[in-house]
Amino acid sequence: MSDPTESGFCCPDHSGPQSATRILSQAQARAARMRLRLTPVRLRTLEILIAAHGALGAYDVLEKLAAEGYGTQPPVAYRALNWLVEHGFAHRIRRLNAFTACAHPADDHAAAFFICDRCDSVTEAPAVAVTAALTDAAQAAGFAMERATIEAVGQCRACDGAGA
Amino acid sequence: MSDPTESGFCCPDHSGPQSATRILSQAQARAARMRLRLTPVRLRTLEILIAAHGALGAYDVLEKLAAEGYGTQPPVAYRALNWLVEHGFAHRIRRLNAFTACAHPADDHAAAFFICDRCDSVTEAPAVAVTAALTDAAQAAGFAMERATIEAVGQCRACDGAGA
DNA sequence: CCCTTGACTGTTATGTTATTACGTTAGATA
DNA sequence: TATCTAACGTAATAACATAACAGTCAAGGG
Ligand SMILES: [Zn+2]
Ligand SMILES: [Zn+2]
Ligand SMILES: [Zn+2]
Ligand SMILES: [Zn+2]
Repeated sequence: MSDPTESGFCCPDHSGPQSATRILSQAQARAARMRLRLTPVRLRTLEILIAAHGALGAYDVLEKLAAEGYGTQPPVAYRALNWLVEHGFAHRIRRLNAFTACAHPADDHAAAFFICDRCDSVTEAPAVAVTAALTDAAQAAGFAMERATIEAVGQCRACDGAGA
Repeated sequence: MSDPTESGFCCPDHSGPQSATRILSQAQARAARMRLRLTPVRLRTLEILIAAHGALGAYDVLEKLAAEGYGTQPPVAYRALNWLVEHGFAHRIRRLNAFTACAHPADDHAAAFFICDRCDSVTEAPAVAVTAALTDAAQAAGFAMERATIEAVGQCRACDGAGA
């Protein structure tokens, strides 16, 4: 009932196979445009993240990769995941020690993440205004900000009110 | 040269023994006011965090506690640290897997953290505006936000321009 | 006064997440 | 073809975190 992979309500951007295809093709277009090598392991890792909906731990990804004949050791997963994050195909969710596919790999963007503490769904949202406010705060503190992690915990639309 | 414990420039709020004392007495006042038991291990842990300036990992704290005759095993440090975080005496810095003393334990507050990637200093800043923007974004997404993690990486005032 | 209760501290053992180091492979370059 | 380099693979280990359980002690009711 509160499993986001079944409800389809976890987030508007990851709501079905149609969307998965869209994300993947945006990602491939981005890779081509930027001359980035989306190799088999990297591509497969990205597909796994997209299919997972919520965030996956590195060892979850590794397990799937290993089952498909890729390497069996942690660096295999961490290298692919870190590469995807560095190049804008995925995001790292620090509160969960996990990774999630970027919902909008077409363009560079500042994102915030909403993490449901009931169903563990993770929703990516544009965070232009939040980042602007944070940039102001940084300047006031004399800090040269480069990038930020913005994660919120609470209840997603599906779980709020439903569970209790 | 870029060691924040020596420069005194890492952040305006943690800039010396005077400030350490202020933070500690604010914390003790808070504990008294809220009837919270700031026991010896907890107090000592807080003092260690305050003295450290930047963020400390749980095992760094544990090492110091153990050297002073407290328990030697991870749960000793994690319990004290988690208690301090839960009750507003410290914050967890997820990007660093570390903990830092709250600079303003007198009042409840939304905070953002600026992490210097040169000297590893961590500065706590008020984040009312940032949190407001994030709350707006959450509402737009139909998400019932409870709390947030806001961490930025970049260069602190002391390191920016200095190093390179 | 004695017993129960619950918060706190401690230990052992284990689980989870992440990196270092190094050898091999395969495509690009000259 | 010889060389170079990014990518991939493995083994080993480091770093971070929790589960489960035992002993201590102060507060409160019989
Ligand atoms: Zn994204
Ligand atoms: Zn939910
Ligand atoms: Zn604080
Ligand atoms: Zn610095």
